[in-house]
Amino acid sequence: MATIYQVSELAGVSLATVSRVMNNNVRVSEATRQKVLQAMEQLGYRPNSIAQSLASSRSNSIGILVSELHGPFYGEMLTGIEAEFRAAGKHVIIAAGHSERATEEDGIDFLRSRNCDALILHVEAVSDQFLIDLSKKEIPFVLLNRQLPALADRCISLDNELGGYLATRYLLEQGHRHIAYIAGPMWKADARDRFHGHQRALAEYQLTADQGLFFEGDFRETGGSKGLDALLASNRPFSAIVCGNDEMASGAMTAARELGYEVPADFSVIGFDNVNFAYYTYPKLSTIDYPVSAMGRMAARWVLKQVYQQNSIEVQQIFNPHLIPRDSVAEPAVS
Amino acid sequence: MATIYQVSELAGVSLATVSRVMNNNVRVSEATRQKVLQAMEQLGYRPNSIAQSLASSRSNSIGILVSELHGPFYGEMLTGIEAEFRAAGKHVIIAAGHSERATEEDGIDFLRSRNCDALILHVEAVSDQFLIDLSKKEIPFVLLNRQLPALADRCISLDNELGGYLATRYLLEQGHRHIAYIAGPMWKADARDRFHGHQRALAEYQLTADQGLFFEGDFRETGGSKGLDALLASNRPFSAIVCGNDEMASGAMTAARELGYEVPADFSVIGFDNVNFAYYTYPKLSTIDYPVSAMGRMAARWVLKQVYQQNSIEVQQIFNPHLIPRDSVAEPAVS
DNA sequence: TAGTATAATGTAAGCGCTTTCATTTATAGC
DNA sequence: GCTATAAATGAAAGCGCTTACATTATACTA
Repeated sequence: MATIYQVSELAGVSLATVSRVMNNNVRVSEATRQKVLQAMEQLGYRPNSIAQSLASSRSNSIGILVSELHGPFYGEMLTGIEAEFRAAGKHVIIAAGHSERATEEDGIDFLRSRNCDALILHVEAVSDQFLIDLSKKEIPFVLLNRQLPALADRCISLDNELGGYLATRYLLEQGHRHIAYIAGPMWKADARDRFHGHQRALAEYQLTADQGLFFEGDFRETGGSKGLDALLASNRPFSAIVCGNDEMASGAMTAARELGYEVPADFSVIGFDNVNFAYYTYPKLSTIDYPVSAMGRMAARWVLKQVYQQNSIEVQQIFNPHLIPRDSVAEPAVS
Repeated sequence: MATIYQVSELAGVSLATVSRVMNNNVRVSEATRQKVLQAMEQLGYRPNSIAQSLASSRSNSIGILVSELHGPFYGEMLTGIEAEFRAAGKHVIIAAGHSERATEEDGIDFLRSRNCDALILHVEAVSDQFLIDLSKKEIPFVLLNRQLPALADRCISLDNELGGYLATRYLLEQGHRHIAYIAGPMWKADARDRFHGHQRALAEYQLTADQGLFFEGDFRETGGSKGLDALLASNRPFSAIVCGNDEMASGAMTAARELGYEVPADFSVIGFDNVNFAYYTYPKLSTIDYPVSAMGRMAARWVLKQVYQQNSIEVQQIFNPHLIPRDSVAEPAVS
């Protein structure tokens, strides 16, 4: 592999000059620039990014910590992030946190030790205090899907409360009055916020959430099926179920079908996230869209702006969910 | 940030000794090791991985190029890869190739410029010759899901032909004799291999593929729905459809339902890949399992073995698919 | 006890760049 | 044609580590 030194020799200039044409901001006369470029070409020279990083103390790499690498949600997120950085010539180092405190802290540590210029964090289990402490260290980071007042300027998140509100209001508008709720793990802020939105919508109709029609699931398919069982076992009437996410909605629908119920004829179901498979379920799942890819992109742009000084970039921090009506919600049967 | 120099000073030893305790293979007396460890602790020292890389010409990073970062398939793959490397203290740099030649070549270039120690490539559009040329360069790489005789020792792939065979044999065993086929893009080797397996199974029953019941799709949902339309338009009777992958199978099933057909009552459908959403379709999709996560892991282990000399690791290069019977295949209606 | 093998540690030369500062060369003003 | 100023280039000191080689301390042998 050719080094900068060989290029400089061949071009008959100094190392510094070669370096300058590489980082083409400094002024070099057009003639020498051409000489150097040609020498590079001739040698098939590729700069050694490690050496560049060491000398410039810029690694041009950004650490991404997400809960999982698979699953419909994170894939979209990563796609958005990668596309944005790739275009900017930065690269992305990825680690998984698996929604566990230790693993998440470990992942952050791992990424830090990799000399990332910045971090994009989608963490769920780590404490607020940990993040506040981290913010005092030298490494910049942005938080995805987490609202933290003390770090408001580095949060990019969805208005989950609004999403929860929209889902339930839609059901109410369709005429539903007995609405069950299968929540995500209530220790997660997004699960709580969605539920609060639900309550607000109910309140507008002078209703309150029925404790007997509430089930705390796990954001996974089994949570949905267990939730449905619990709801049915409660013996309280309901004509619709709001689910904390699409996975649980799918689980609930599958369980319902296996028990002989028809969605939406017997009861409506609405999900949250609009992950790709929501379209493949039967019936197609009505849900709340979570613009996760756009949010990933935005996190990347935050980094570009704050860390790499690309000041012209505009950053949007709060995103709004919106309703995607499909086939799993209908008006309640007149009973 | 503390440097190795400060550690050495505090511990009262030389740089070399500190470096030795970090790479704890060389012999250092237990006493000094403790002194150094303590100094590190006290200073909160973290080695600068960039400097380590430059000095050792090992970046401890592995470049991964996949077609997409989202989608059920790649997510699983990445999960397997990341888990394996993370445990080994290596990190993963990810890029997307989008199944286009230029983007794939570009991605490889990008990863190479990042000084990866090795590459894991899931490329579809790049030519065999390109890969053969690449293999002559200094950077080691392993190919996922691609069979290339000239580079056989660096291919980790699924026996797609066998998968295609299993799918069709299953249908035949159920009694189907008029079997349609919705293929992936036939320029892709896996799509072709699966179809060849299909033909082999048919041959065992003294049948041949009916050209009128063949449709070349795009491995995406729309390919499946278009395929179904085309099959129906051909006016040839069929009682089952083999689909090149699950996405197309889902598309075909959705289209069928919208046209008033029932799966599997009117005809059976079988997919390929066993992606996560195959479980969420209605009816649940019978399919061929593609152990993609395990294969991702194996690619990582190949690298660990070949590049990082972890010789005790065993590597399996060919994986076998197997049948996952669910609800979308039944015996043909007696007509 | 000297002599030798071996273990422990130190010295210093890089790895391939960036960047500050000094120097040389070109441009302009009079 | 000479000086003042700006533009282009070069010299060299790191960036924070690893590692070959040299040196010193320790253990063992006869």
